[in-house]
Amino acid sequence: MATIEDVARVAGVSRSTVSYALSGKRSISRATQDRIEAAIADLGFTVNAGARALATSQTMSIGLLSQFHQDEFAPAMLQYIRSVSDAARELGYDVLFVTDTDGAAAVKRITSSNMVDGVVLLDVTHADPRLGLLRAARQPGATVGLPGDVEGLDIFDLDFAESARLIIDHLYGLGHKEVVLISPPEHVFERGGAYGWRFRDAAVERAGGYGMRIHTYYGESQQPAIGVTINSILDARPTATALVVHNDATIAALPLVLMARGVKVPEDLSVVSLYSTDFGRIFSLPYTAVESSPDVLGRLAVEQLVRRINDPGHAGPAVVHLIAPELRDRGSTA
Amino acid sequence: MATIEDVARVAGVSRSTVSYALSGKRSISRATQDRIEAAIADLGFTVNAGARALATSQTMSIGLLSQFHQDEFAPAMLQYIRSVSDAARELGYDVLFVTDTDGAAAVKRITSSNMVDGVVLLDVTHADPRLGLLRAARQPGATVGLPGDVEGLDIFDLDFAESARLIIDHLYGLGHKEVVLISPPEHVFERGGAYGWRFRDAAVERAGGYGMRIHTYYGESQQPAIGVTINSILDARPTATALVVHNDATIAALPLVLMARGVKVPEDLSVVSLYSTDFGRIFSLPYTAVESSPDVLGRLAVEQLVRRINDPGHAGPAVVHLIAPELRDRGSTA
DNA sequence: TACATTCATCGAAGCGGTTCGACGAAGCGG
DNA sequence: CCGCTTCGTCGAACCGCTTCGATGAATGTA
Repeated sequence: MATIEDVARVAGVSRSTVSYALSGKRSISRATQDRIEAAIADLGFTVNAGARALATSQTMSIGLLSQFHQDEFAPAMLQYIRSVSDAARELGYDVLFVTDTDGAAAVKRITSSNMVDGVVLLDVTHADPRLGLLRAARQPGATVGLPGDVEGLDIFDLDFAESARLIIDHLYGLGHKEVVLISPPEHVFERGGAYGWRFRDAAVERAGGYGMRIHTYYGESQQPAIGVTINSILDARPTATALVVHNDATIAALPLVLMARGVKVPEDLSVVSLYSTDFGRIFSLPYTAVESSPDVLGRLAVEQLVRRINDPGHAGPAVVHLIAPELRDRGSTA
Repeated sequence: MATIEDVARVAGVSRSTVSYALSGKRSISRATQDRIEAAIADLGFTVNAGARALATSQTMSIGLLSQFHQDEFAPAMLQYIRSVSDAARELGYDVLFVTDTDGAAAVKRITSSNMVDGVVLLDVTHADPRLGLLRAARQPGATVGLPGDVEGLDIFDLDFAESARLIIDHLYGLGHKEVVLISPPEHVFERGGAYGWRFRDAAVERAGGYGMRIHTYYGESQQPAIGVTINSILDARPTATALVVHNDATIAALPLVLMARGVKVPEDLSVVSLYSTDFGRIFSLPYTAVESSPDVLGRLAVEQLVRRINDPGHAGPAVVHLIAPELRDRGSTA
C-alpha cells in the first residue's frame, strides 16, 4: 500500500508538504500541488485512517449503541439506526455500530480505547447504566430517549407527555367520555422505558381533568398474546368509545382483530395511536395518530454530537430537546 | 489519558515489557506481571485502538455494508445486521456500519484507508457494483446474497431454487394442480435481486415438470398497492387452489385481505410462503413456510470472514454456501 | 567448574500520518 | 537598495503501540 512517503518521493517533495497539500493548512505552489495530485492518483494513495487518528486524536467516527431486547418490536429500531448513520456520514463521520449485551461495558470499551469521537445511545431507559460511563468518558454523548438524570448529556426524544395530552384533547373535543389506553408491555415499564409512563401518566391526568374515564392496560409484544389481550380488553370495557394505543406491536395487530370482531372504525370505536410515519406506512395503518420521527431524532442527536466534538466546551450547556408532537388525523375517530 | 508509557513508569519497567505482559507473547515474571497489572488498574489504562492498529495493521473491526432501498421492507434487514454484529463481537471484532448510497465508493473508502480488516456485504444483487471494489481490496470479503459472479468472495445465501422446489413438491404432493406465485416487486428484479428469479424460475420449472399450472405475478412493496394487487390476482385466478408468496410485504398483508374476502385457509385456499422465523413471529403468520435464517447467514459470513482475516491464503478457495431450506408445516395447506 | 540454554527484560526502530519551527527566496514599502 | 513580510518547503519530533535483537542473570548439563 502506498504511504504518504511514497507520494512524497514520486512528487519529489517532503512528507510534510504532501500532508499540507492534502489538508490545505499551508499554502502550496500550484506546480507542487499538481505534482502531488498526480502522484496520489498514480499510486492510488489513500490516507491511513489509523495513522491519522493517532496523529490527530480524531477518529472521525462515532459510536452507535443499540440494545436489542428480544421482546422488542424490531421495525422501529432500524429507522433510528439508519437516520443516525445517514446523518453521521453527511457530516463526515463513520459509525461504529455496537450491540453488546452489556452496553455499559461497550461504552467504556469504545470510549476509553479512543475508537470514537462521540457516542449516540439509542433506546435509553430511565436509569440507564450506560449513562454513567458515558458521562465519565472523554468524548461527548447524545441520547435518543429521555433518562431520569439528564446531567451532562444531550438528550433527544419525542415529547410523550404532550403527545398524550394532544390525543386526550382530541378525543375530549369529539365528546368521548370513556377511553381505553393500551400502553407498552409491562416489562418495558420494568426495564425503565420511561416513555411508557410519561405517556400514560399524562393521559390519565389530562383525562381526569376533563372528567373522562380512562382505563389503562399493558400491551403485549408477541403474538398470539397480542390478539388475546386486545380482545379481552375490549370485552372488559364494552362501554368505552375510544381506544388509545401506545404500542407498535399492538397497533400493527389491531386491524385484523377488529375485523374479526366486526368492529368498525370509527363508527363503533374510535382509535388513536402513536407511531412513526414509516411504521404507519409499512403496515398501512389507517389510524389517526401522533407521528413520531425517528429520522429527525437520530439526525438531531448526531448534529448536536458533532457540534460538541468540534468545539468541546463551547457548544453550550447540555440540551434536553423534546420534539413537539403533531396529531395526524386520518379519520379514525368520531 | 494514560499511555503504555505511563504504565511502564509506574510499574518501573520498560514499555516493551508492558506490551509483552499485555499480549503474553513473551514470558514475564510473576512479580513484574503483578506490578504491571496494578499500574494498569491504578491508571485506568486502556490500549489506544488507533495506535495498536497502526502498529499491527489490524483494526479488529469489520465493515458492514448495508443498502437501504426505500421500497424495501425494513423489518427483515435488521435481523441480518444484528446477526453480523453479534457474531463479530463474539469473535472480538467491532462493526463499522456503512449505509452510503454509493456502496461501491464506501467499500473503496473503508478498505483503502484501512479502517477495517474485512467486509461483509448485505443484500447483494446479481451484478453488484460493490463486488469489483471488494475483490480489488486488500481485505477479504463475504457476502450475504448470491451474485452472478462469485469469483474471489465467500458467498452465503439461502438456496432459493431448492426452496421453490420444496414448496412445489409439497403442493404437488397434496394434489394441487393450479397455483399462483407472488414474487418480489418488479423493481427488485430490475435492480438485480437474483433471489427473485432464482425462486420463480425453479418453481416454474418444477411445476412444469409435474404438469401443474403456475401463474406468476410481481408483488408490491407498499400499501395500499399490496392489498389491491393481491385482490386483483385472486380475482384473476379463481380456479387456483394454492398461493405461493415470496415477498415479505405481501405475506404480512395477506391475513387481512383474506379475512376481508372471506377466504378460509386452508379450506378455500392453501398458502405457502418463505420468510424468516422471526418475521413470522412478529407478524404472527400462520402459514406453512420455508424459513430463511438471517441469523445463520450473517453469522456464517462473519465466521468465514474472520477465518480469512486470520490466515489469508490458507482458508481455502472461495466458498459458495447456499443453506438448505426447510419447510415448516403450519397447516395452511390442504 | 565451564559452557550452552532458557528466562526476563530493555532499547530502538518502525507503523503512517500531522504539525511546529526554521529557512531561503521572492515580494513589498519607503 | 535595504530590511521586513509573506510564501513555499523541509526536517524533526511526536502520536501510542508492537516487535526484533540484544543482554545479563539464572538454570541445566557434562
